[in-house]
Amino acid sequence: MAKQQIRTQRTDWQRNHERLVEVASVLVARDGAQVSLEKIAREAGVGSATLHRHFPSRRALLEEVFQGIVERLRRRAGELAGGDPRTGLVTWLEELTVCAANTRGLAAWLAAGADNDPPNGDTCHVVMREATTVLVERAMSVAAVRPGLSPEDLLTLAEAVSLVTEDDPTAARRLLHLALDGVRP
Amino acid sequence: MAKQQIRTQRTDWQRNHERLVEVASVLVARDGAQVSLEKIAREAGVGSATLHRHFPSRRALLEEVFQGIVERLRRRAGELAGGDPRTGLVTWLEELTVCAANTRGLAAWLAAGADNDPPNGDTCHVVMREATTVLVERAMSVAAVRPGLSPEDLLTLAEAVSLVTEDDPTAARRLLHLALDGVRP
DNA sequence: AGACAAACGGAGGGACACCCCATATCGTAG
DNA sequence: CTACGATATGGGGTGTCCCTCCGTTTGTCT
Repeated sequence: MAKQQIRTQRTDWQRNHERLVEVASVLVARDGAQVSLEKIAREAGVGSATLHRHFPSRRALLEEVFQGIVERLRRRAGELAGGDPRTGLVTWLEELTVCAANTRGLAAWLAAGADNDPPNGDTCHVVMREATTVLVERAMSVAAVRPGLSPEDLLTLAEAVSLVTEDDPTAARRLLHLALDGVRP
Repeated sequence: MAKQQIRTQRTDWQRNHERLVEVASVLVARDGAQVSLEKIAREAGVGSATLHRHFPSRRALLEEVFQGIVERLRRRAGELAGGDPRTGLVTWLEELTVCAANTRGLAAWLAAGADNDPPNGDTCHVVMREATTVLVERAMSVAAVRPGLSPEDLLTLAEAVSLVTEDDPTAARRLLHLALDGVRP
């Protein structure tokens, strides 16, 4: 009975699940986050009903698609939090922005997590916010940034930049630095 | 024959055209730029074929929907260009950002005009860029902004902010000023 | 008023999201 | 190794949407 309580999925379920996420990653990267779900199912070799059973909404699918990338970013933030507090924050924002600008759909995904209506656990945006907060606090401790700076706002700004510069990492970096430096001489 | 060359539309054509734009404005403001075109046609009391005959694409419809607002903004930029060069640019960016954040779909619309594949005349983004350029040059002439500042980049940044703060003008203003001031003390 | 061009709208094709239920498959107990 | 029951599947059905064709209506000009 104790064995039953650990709900383990059937192997074909796991196989299909992984395959769907894998195929979705490729198609989202190629065609954007609005790809037809039926196309994903077809490409994965499963019926559309199966896709909908695994992922009740497009959100749920995208969540898993981007989960790996967000986790990698989170770890990167951890590394930077062990380095120079002066440069860590800027490096982090730059890498985050470029990554989001390069990964089709990710910027919109992160930004969408910002104004999340329901309390649906730790979204990717929340993960990013926590990572950013640590780096902002460290930068503040050596007075490398203005006091009172809101990590949330800063993250949203970086997300905004990557949202508007999708597929153009050069522009992403340029706009981010414009925002970080301000417009006054 | 000379009279024929001035292509004048039939009165019912004009009536339907105006009504469609009017209804579309309301529905886009309420439901976003992705509203069903059929819903717009239904609400306007015309068949969907008529809508497609008047507007060959969703772009074409949105172009007319936002045209009035963009024109109003352009005039406002003209006013500001006659005032204080030090404050004009900031006021302009602020009003632009708040307006775009308040007008559902406008931010995405302006941003979409930035990387426009085909040479489709003067889009709204181009109109905004010209308005911004004048104010940036005036601000530069009194050294109120860093030399070398790109009006295009600055406009894109404002669009990015309004894109990510849709329906939240307070946040829009806050993020814009964050970007204008920079993060360093 | 009558004729002709201009504009209309219903209907239908193709694509999509999502759901129902008969069927197939997996894991296990005997 | 086999048979059984729970689990998972997928074809097909519904409703919506975009877009187009074509027979019909409406405006305009003489």
